[in-house]
Amino acid sequence: MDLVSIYECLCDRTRLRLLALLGGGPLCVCHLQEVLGEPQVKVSKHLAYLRDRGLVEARREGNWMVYSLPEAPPRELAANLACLRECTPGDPGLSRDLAKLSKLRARLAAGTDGPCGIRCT
Amino acid sequence: MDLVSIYECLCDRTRLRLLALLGGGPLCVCHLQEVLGEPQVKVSKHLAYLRDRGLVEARREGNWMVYSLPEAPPRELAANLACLRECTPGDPGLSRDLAKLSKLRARLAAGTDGPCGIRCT
DNA sequence: CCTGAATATTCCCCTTGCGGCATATCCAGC
DNA sequence: GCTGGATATGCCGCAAGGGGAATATTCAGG
Repeated sequence: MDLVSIYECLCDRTRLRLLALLGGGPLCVCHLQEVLGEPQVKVSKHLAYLRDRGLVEARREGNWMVYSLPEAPPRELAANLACLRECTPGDPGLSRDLAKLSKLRARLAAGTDGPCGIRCT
Repeated sequence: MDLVSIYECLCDRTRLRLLALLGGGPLCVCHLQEVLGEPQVKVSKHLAYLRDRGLVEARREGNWMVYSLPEAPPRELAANLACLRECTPGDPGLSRDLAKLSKLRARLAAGTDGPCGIRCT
């Protein structure tokens, strides 16, 4: 995988947020959308961008699409994802997203479900 | 320093090559230019881009400008530079540049100097 | 001060990327 | 097979970014 294309994926804030969220495990689009607070088309297009370049994988789960980081990423990608993970706590926006996500997960676990009924984790 | 702006710097091949070369120590523009084999204006503009965003530092050495990675980079930058360093051997273009650079250094050490007379290292 | 070498900057063209609206696709349930 | 919800795609306008040619700046040496 080309280093430049990895960085092209990382150099947009929305995509960075998506990747940081997926670092915690697979998520469906509606959950990503809820945490980001961005319009559906925006989220979907950035996910497509990442998918086309191999930064994320997608599987269909009934009516929903579940996105995740690749199972066996090439070295360069693994290194950069690890680096992003390391940098996430230092970025206010990204860590706020993570906090939002854990609240969402808590609500799901409590049965007070979110936008969709599936368990993404 | 903003993560996105770091990745914006990394997402161009020319800038990636510059940073990989500077990973081995300070270099003047003419040496960078010689190794990259790119026109002067291109090299200079990308260096300015990196300098404006704090990815490299510049000092004047008589008639020449010597560029280097920052002495005390913030955490996020340090992490990403380390990551780039780790990924460099896996990228054919970048490692070819490094090989070219060590040949240049050898020529300089032997006195058969390159485009300029200064010792950048 | 004038010159030449090294480097930076300006201007212009062209391509790419992002955002949004509208529309299409895909699937579960009836 | 129709409907509605979830997601993706096509098209458009716009702003940003890269490349190159020409020009400007800066400095050392005479």
